[in-house]
Amino acid sequence: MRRDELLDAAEALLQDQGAQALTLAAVAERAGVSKGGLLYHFASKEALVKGMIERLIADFDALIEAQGESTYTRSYLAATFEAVETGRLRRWAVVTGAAGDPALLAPLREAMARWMRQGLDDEPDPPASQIVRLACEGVWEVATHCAAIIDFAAVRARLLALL
Amino acid sequence: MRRDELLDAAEALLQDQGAQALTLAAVAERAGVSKGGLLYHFASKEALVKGMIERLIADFDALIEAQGESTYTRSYLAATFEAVETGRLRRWAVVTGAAGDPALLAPLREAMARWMRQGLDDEPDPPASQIVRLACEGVWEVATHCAAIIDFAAVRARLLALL
DNA sequence: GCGAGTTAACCGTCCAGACGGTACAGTAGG
DNA sequence: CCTACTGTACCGTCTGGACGGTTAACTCGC
Repeated sequence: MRRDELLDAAEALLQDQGAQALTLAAVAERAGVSKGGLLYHFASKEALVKGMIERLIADFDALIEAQGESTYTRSYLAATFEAVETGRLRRWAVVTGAAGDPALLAPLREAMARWMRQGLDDEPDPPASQIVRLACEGVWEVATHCAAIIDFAAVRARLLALL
Repeated sequence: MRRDELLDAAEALLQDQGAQALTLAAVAERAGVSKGGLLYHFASKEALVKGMIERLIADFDALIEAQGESTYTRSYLAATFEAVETGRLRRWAVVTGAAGDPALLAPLREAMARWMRQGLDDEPDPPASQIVRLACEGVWEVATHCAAIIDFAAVRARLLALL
């Protein structure tokens, strides 16, 4: 679908040129589309950013689901490392793009609340699970800024040991 | 110093209205200063944002130093919770403000590398320390988006237990 | 099977407004 | 006289968005 290519272009642009490079003209050019064509799919810049956020959340939820681990925390852990190591799901880019208007981040706040709480009380050691999930957030955060710092395999093994 | 008040105003503006509200005119008005007055201290918007980043890093480094715990990780942990719980050091706001131009985030990347690595190998259990530091990042990240999710005291106790 | 009508997908141009930044004259305090 | 501003006027650029085409595929009556 063409819509997804436009979102890809916007993400890529954010990733390597930052938020102020995210203009309708630049996104259109990067996607090989005219500005009018872009506006056909997304009626406004706000709609474009909203689309990025929604896709990010949906994709990550799907990635968690696809892991099929025994607990939500284990799936969340696996999904985080897959997302970070493959470089798909450029959360940092998407989020900074949306940070211009805090209201656009509301869905992400909601999703984050879910990611931190879902199934937590049904797990063997809830506090440990919470620590692991928080560390996953940290991994994502640190990895997007300077990936070289972390030894993914080691951290992952240690986090699994905590559960 | 008036310079700090201008940085405060810029931070506050970012915090509750987002990055696109960070205009020279708006910062000046919030600080009770004319636009000319703002430009007297910061020759350009870029200089303003750079100032915010540098102050954030310096303040957090000072906060870590001030904890005087037995290891860097312990101090880092204590500093993180102090920063998050008191609401001082609005990192999220500062960072999103700077995310317009990725180059401005370079000092932060550098600082983050330091925060994740410094003294790590001298500590009793380096992998555990790394997990704790990553979880601190997660706490900061999650807390700034939706503080209600986390029971700070419980998480903190558990992280200390890991060390 | 063909012309007419419809719709989806897109193009290229234009414009009003916002924003960063400049210039400059003035001024209150020390 | 200097520092630290204030206030106003202004400029050039960029940007979001509106708008009026255009093309191509598809549908449907006849």
